[in-house]
Amino acid sequence: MKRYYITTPIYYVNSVPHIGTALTTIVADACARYQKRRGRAVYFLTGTDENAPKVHRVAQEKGIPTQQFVDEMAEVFENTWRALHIEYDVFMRTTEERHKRTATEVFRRLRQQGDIYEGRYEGWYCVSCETFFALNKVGDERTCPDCGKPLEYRDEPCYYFRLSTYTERLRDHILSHPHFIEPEVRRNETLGFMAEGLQDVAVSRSGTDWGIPVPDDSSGAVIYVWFDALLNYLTATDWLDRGDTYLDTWPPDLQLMGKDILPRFHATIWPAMLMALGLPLPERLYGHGWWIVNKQKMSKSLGNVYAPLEVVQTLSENAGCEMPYAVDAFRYYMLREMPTDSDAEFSLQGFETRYNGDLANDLGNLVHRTLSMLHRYFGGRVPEGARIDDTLAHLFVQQATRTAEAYEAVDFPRGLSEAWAIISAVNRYYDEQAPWTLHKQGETQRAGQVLYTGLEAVRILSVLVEPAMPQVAREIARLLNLESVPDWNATHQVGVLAMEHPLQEPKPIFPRLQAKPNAPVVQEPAQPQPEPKQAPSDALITLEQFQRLKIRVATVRSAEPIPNTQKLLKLTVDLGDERRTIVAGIAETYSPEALVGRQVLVLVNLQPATLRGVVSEGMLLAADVEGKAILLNPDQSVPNGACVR
RNA sequence: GGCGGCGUAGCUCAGUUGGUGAGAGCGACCGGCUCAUACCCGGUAGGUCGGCGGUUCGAGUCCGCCCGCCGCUACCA
Repeated sequence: MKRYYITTPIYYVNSVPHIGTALTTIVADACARYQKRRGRAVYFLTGTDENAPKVHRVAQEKGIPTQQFVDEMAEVFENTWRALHIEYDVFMRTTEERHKRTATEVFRRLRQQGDIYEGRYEGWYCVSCETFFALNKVGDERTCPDCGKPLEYRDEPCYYFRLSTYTERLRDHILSHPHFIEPEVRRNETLGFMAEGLQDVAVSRSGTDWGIPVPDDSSGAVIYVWFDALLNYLTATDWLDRGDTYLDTWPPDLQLMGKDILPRFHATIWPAMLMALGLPLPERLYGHGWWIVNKQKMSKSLGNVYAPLEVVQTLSENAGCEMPYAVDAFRYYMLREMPTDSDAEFSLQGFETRYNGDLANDLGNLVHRTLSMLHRYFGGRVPEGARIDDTLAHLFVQQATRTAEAYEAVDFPRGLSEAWAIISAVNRYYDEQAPWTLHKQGETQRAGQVLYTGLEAVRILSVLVEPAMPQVAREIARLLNLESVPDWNATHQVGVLAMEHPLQEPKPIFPRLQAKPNAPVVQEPAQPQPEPKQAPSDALITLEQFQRLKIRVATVRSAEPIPNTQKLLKLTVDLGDERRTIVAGIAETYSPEALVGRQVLVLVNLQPATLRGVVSEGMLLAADVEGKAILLNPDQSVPNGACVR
């Protein structure tokens, strides 16, 4: 039988785990645990991405041998995940020999069959992002449009992966497999991204000796880190060495990740690579949203990055909650508020609210009050002759089913709230039946039935809660004197716990946080300074600002349309002391012939932009009349190069 | 500019294929209970469902336009 194969991305080792990476990993773990409880064999992969040149640089800056650095960082990740009760089967490190062999072999095969070809790359490159950028994106500061760091100019031979040829097949696959990319927003986004065809991607890098060498290449190039990283999913199945038996694991049933790496990488390059290899594609790719803090992205520079274990530690201390349960509380919060379609707000206050409300008051208190009464009234044993209430039993089974459906759909916010419906139903039931009054009035039989019904709810809850809170589930099972948390089948049955079955003495699992409402016990980090708003476009500017614009008169010497464009003309203009090429979007108003010899006004100190492959070294001034550009020119003929002021 | 999405009670958000008087949680207020971790249960919030117009017997739910915000993308100049 095929194993249920679930993956997280491998994480960059140049930063420590934060609540974003924790989210992906916890969601994956919850999915894995759910599948296990359903009785499936599960293979759960996570790991670290260690071959990036950036990693090498960071290590050098720290003065540590790179291998030692990645070893240490990988350990930090493993320790963090273990502390968060992540039960992975494989921790893949891309510096492992078997991974290097896989990546090398794939590269070689694709090159042999022509899916990888030799070309050349010339342009700006961000080492930090491992990405090339077109000239018109980089600005005159030559900084990375994504991370803002300085770019390097590269001009080098380079291998390309023929991604473009897979556009159609990929689109067909996405269209015919509605659940291939989830949630739907991401699917639409990917289709939009692909709409005008995919570009071949550079899959090698030069100028570094850290990484997996390109096979059969003497230039010293290494395989592009994303190309290698994606293949870790394949390495983990031992595809290279196992003949066809790797199919007991391959393809992945669920690949989880943040929304940022879905459209460009996992939903395009990755499946195209697999198509090229003739391998089955993953069943589902799921890209969740991001945590935002105070309405802003988490970032080191804003200082609003949370470390999961610190958050847990603080809660544990403030609430007096034992660490394993504080960890589970954190997992619960991550999953209950998990961003699915869009981003969601993370806050310590939100965490505390969930902790007190959902965990201490609802779940914890229900377990505690149920067991307390059973101890007080029935000597800590399942009451003799107790029968479960049919109405409630029906509800339990129904909610368990709904919870399962939501978990299956990676919708933990919904799944957990379906489970919590059981808790509020039992609290209401206790209120109506008042077993304490029944007991007082000597109606022992009735009281026993009511509490038995509640106890069965607790038993079922231990199962429903286990994917999110494994240690809490174990503790509940222990209180019920069960050897382990039951599997999911136990949620379809009621009346399972036998008469006279002994129960443990309860102790609150989640001690209530004692604090004034709205006054978080945990100190929020200092509010990051809001980004200065850009001045509105109608604000007044100074003369000095205006004088920074260098506008000069020029004569058009030549003009030709740029093929396959509607509006663009390529012009050569004469500024007296120099000639420049300018791309202008005026073809709808002017024919090339009408322009030659004409004088125009040119903004000459605008940063160059590449439009349709042509570098434009300035901008023509024109009046905008209902979208049509009407050129401006001097009142009388003036020398070329004359300045406008 | 194009594509996609969002804008629903103080806050965070649910609201399948259009149809009983528009919902949940949190917070607030009032009441009840006392087994329980000052917990739980019930009630109260009179919200132009971003704005305008349209289709319809009937629209947060469909169509058009507009405003605001976000993401992606582009032949923005």
